[in-house]
Amino acid sequence: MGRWEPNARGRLAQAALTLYAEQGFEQATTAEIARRAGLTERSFFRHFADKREVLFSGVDSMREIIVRAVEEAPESAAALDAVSAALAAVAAVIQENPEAARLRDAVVSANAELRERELMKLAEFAAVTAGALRARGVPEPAASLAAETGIAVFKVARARWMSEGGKPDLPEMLRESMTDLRNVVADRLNGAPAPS
Amino acid sequence: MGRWEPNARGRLAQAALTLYAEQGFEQATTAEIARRAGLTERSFFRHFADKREVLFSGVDSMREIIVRAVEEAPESAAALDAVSAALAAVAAVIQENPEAARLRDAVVSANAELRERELMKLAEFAAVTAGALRARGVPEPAASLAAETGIAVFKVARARWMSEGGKPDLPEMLRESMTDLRNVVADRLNGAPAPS
DNA sequence: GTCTATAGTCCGATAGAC
DNA sequence: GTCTATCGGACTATAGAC
Repeated sequence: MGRWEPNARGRLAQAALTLYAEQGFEQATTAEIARRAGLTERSFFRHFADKREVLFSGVDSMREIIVRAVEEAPESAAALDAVSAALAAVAAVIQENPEAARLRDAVVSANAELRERELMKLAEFAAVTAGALRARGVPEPAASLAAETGIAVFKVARARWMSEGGKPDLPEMLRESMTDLRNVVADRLNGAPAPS
Repeated sequence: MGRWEPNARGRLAQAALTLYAEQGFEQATTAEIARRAGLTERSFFRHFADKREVLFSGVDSMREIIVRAVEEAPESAAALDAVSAALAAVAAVIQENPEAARLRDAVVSANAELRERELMKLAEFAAVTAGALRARGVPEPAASLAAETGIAVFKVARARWMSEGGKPDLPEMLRESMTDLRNVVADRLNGAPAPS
């Protein structure tokens, strides 16, 4: 048994989410978050680079999930199909705890600085995905275009999932949105079937 | 003649870009920017909400350009073609001063906070574009998907434009990247022509 | 663990433009 | 008088330095 309560990082993340939800991101102070987690303010910044990052600590584990999904996609899969597999893997993780996703989304959506950080994380996902595609032999600029397009679909699908109350679930919403995207790019606006 | 030198905003923006380029974004202080512009630090924050925003003041005029381009696209144009028109209009403005774009890009690329802000601006462009598409009668989620896809293409095209030294020019690079995107989505990875 | 620099806010005062 | 842009100073919280 150590001198400290275990999982300081997790306690900080939980305290921060709660306080941001209760008081708003700007009103909540790092000192109060640390206090609620039984730590000093200094310790907060040892675990998280800044006040925003504490809401995105779970996000980092997504990188490996993305890379693995792209790697494990069938060799015959086209670039965008490998991207779809990565999105599906991420969506499955989020779908495991829809309540948490909803609370976190409400907090992030309410604050511009947090929305900025979220966009940064998504951009990093795109970079990771593009790298994994290149490792599969997808050339540039196709790799980056497929990856960025995947993020575009993810953003739209998640927004729909949130605004429509969680039904259908996120993996399904992603599949639908990817189909919608293919139709939009093929100039079939309202989801008409592809010509045979 | 007023009590003050005219164009305080422009002087602040110029001083900030210069100082950020010379010293790096973090090293430069708002007090020094203001001093160089012949103003006080307090006045800096009257013109710009924060230290980052001063680099993005020119960006706001792009909104109108985007909306007008989408409005003026032929009625027969598909959603993604209207988006292409908007991207072309923005690219034309940027291409007017490639040196400024390059300097600004170097400063922004060198700093994570500035990259975040840039992503936020691009996300706002996507929202504006989606709104203009809905005004044309494009339904959701097609409008948002087309708009976000346009941003994806823009990001990739601009990165290529920068990394390849400005040739071909940005409008041309955007056209190429949009074609590449269509091929990626149609699973024609290496730019093979569309089947007749 | 303490100290400090800097970003960013709040309130009030001032001075010209209209 | 009203509006707007400036300045001055005090203040807090973040974040980094020591």
